[in-house]
Order: sequence, then C-alpha cells, then structure tokens
Amino acid sequence: MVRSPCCEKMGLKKGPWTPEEDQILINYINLYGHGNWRALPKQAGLLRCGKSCRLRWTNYLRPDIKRGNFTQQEEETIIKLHQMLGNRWSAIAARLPGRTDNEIKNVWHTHLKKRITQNYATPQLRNYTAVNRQSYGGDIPAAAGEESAAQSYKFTTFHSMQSCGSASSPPHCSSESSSVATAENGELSTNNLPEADDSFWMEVLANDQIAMVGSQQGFVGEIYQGQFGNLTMEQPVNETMDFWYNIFARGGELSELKEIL
DNA sequence: AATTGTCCCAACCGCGCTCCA
DNA sequence: TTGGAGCGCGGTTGGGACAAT
Repeated sequence: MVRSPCCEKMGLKKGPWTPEEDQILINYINLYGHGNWRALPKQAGLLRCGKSCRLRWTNYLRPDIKRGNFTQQEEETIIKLHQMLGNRWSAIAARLPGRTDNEIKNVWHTHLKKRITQNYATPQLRNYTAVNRQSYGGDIPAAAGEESAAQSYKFTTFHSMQSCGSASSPPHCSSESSSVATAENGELSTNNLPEADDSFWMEVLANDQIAMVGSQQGFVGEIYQGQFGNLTMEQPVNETMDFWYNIFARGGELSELKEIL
C-alpha cells in the first residue's frame, strides 16, 4: 500500500494550532460536519492535513471535551480500566465522558503509572491493594453502543486444576499449593503475593489448563481452593499480570470479579 | 537574574484495520 | 480477490512552563 505523503512534503503546516485555525475548523465542522477528513482542510481553507484536523478536533476542539484536571474518581476509574483493558486508551476514554484517549494516555504516563509502579514495590504493594480494595467497589460505566468490556473477555475453566492433588496431577501440581497462608478471614494475605514472572503468566494464559511454576504454586492453589472459582482470562500477559495481582491481592470474591468485569 | 533540569501535554508518526471499487 | 483510500489507535516527541540551583 502506498502511503500518502506527510504534511510537510505536501507543503502543509505542522505544529501548534493558532486560534484562527481553530476557529476556521470549528466553523467548518459546525456547518458541514466532518464526513471526509482528508478533503476537509482543503474545503475549509486550512493548510493542514486531514489527520492533523481530525486530531485537533477530537482531542481539543470538540464541544463535549471536559477541560481541567482529572478528579480522583476519574483517576481511579482509569486505573481500574487500565488493569482490565491495558493500553487500550480509546476503550478507556469511551468510559470517561468528555475525556480523550490522548488525555488519558498522558495522565497515565505522567501520574498514574508512577503511582502504580511505586505501590507495586513491596512493601508499598500492600498500601496499593488496600486502596484498590475500596476503589474497586464502584461501577465502571459502559460505553454507549459498545460491547462491554466484560463481554470482550473469555472465561475458561482451569480443568487441570481440578486434578491437582489427584493421581493424575500434572507435575506442577503440588500439595505445597496450600502453603501460601491465608488470613484468618480466609482472604489471601498480601504478604504472600507471588513473585510472578512473564513465563508464569504465559502459562496461565496459554491454555485452559493451569501450569504452576515454582513459587507460584501457592498462588494458583488458592485460586483452585475457591477464592475465585476456576477462572482465567484470555488477554496479553502484562495486562493479566496486573489484573491478577490486583484481584488476587485483594482477596476478591468471584461475584465481585464478575461485577467488575 | 541566568542557567539547568524536570514535568507535562499537544501534536506528530507510523502501523493496522475496514471499506469499497 | 486485490489494493488503494481513509481512518483510528497507541507510541513517541518537541517544546513550553515551571522549579531548582
């Protein structure tokens, strides 16, 4: 496929938009809409490429854009959605009315990512999970007309987990799986969070069978023992790692998990 | 007051997807 | 079925604003 030349090569303007350009774009879209972004700048009399116009409109000029700082609730929603959806900024933005994917991406990289990273590092992890135990209680608004995030996940059963402890147990099953202590109330203690690496999560995701690796035995064992039912999710490794860390560290219930999703 | 460093965000880049002729 | 056109997405960057020295 032959790509169209970039703006610069076509002699079009790049860089920050002037108020005059903004006004031209707003006036044109208010009058004619934006059916064809490629043709729009020429018809509107702008020395910009269509792509630049679309970006300016969707990220800044749209009348329904909410300006200003993100509220704490919005930030918590972003954190929650990011754990579920990963870097799917547009999907996250669809659940935050008035916020753009670009804006959310920026706030994630400048604020939220650092916060999460710091809190994942033990012992701060406990603080993070404690915070999220509260914040996860809220509703996640579904995007209008869009398949819910929940529907985009496919749940499968850990068949092999059922066989752990039996004569046919896979090699990775071990009676040590119960060695991870739970709190007296039955919740998993965050003191016992596993040191999970990518290979572990790859195993979790690869099949509808669970494989346990070394120190992860306890972690998986707890799932098998009914903390969450026998559930896993098909999604990229990194997202799942975050997801499981969060859900599991909070000692969540299956019903809660379903509600979140 | 001048310089340097850091943060933040608007805008750009390039890839991949969908649509359509 | 193929390939061009258009669009949307996520990653990256340039440069202004502000803080620290």
